[in-house]
Amino acid sequence: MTDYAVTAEGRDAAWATSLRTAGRRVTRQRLAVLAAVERSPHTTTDDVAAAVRTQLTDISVQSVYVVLADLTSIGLLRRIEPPNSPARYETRVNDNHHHAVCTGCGRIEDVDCAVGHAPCLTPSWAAGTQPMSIVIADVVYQGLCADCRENSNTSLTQEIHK
Amino acid sequence: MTDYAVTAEGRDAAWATSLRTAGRRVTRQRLAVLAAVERSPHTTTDDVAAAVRTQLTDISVQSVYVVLADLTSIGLLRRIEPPNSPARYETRVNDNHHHAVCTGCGRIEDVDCAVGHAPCLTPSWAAGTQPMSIVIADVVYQGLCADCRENSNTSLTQEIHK
DNA sequence: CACCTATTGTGAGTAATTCATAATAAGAAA
DNA sequence: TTTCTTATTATGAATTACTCACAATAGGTG
Repeated sequence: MTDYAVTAEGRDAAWATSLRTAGRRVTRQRLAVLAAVERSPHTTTDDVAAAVRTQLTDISVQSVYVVLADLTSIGLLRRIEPPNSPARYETRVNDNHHHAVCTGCGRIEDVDCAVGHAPCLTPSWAAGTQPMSIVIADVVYQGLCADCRENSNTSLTQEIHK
Repeated sequence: MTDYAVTAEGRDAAWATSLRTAGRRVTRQRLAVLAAVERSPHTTTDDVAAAVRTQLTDISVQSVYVVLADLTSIGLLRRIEPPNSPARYETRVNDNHHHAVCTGCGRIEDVDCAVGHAPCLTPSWAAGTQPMSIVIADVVYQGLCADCRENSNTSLTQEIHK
């Protein structure tokens, strides 16, 4: 709860507390996955597995899938699904930020909510539809980053990132 | 261009014109796919294939994939990728509308842009990041529709739709 | 009508993810 | 500290969503 998680040990302790609060056991795998996602945000499952294997050499990709899904379900991770990309994860949760994806190179950057909290959660409904009670508003911006814009100017037209 | 597409023949003629304008041949498969998506918006590839097969009994799912991708690339269809769901398609293009997904039943509804056109395309960038030139802003709202809200009140806690 | 080539059909292949079940280990209890 | 219970992880197979290569077909131009 308090923000004493400046050292690696402090982060681990904070995560352990969060895990126990959510009724989860504290395992090396979970802590390693959390640390890997914290180190490099917007990483894919494969990237996380590779990073975790530097510490826990035998962890399987399937276990990473299970851990990522579980940590997401208890709110310690946030899962994003960019277009034309496998799912990605980040430790920055509960702050209503969004993402920009470069259609040239696939780079993903965080974007704060452009219009504040409220408008994002109050869509205008078409006539005749039953309003839903909105919990999340995910905004995915797509465009060209500075590097790719420069490259496309000098050479060819932009390609869709795969 | 003009909006004379009120009858099935009129729609077909309008689509044929759009296809030719995009340098594409007019085929029964393409028209059938467009008609299927028009009839039921937000359908998956499998649903489209099933609908098309009522007319063109021998069309393969792979061909539907190819046709959907191609029609999307020339702007006749819009592809959306809701969380925890295969890609879906709709004929409503070029109007900057967004989508709301019910986490209970998976239902998808159209939502007009809450804050007008401009703010959606002007995210606020974090300090130190190179701004991208934004082309698209896709907003996906998640929440509970009226039906699911009622069910979750009377019985159990909400489940994630799969 | 014939030809050229875009489009479709067919089958195999791949990436991302899930499932079933056995082995392991976290944490409570003794 | 040790034991016990069961959540968690490991392993391997299976599934879903989608793509690719290439042969067959059919628009549409001349």
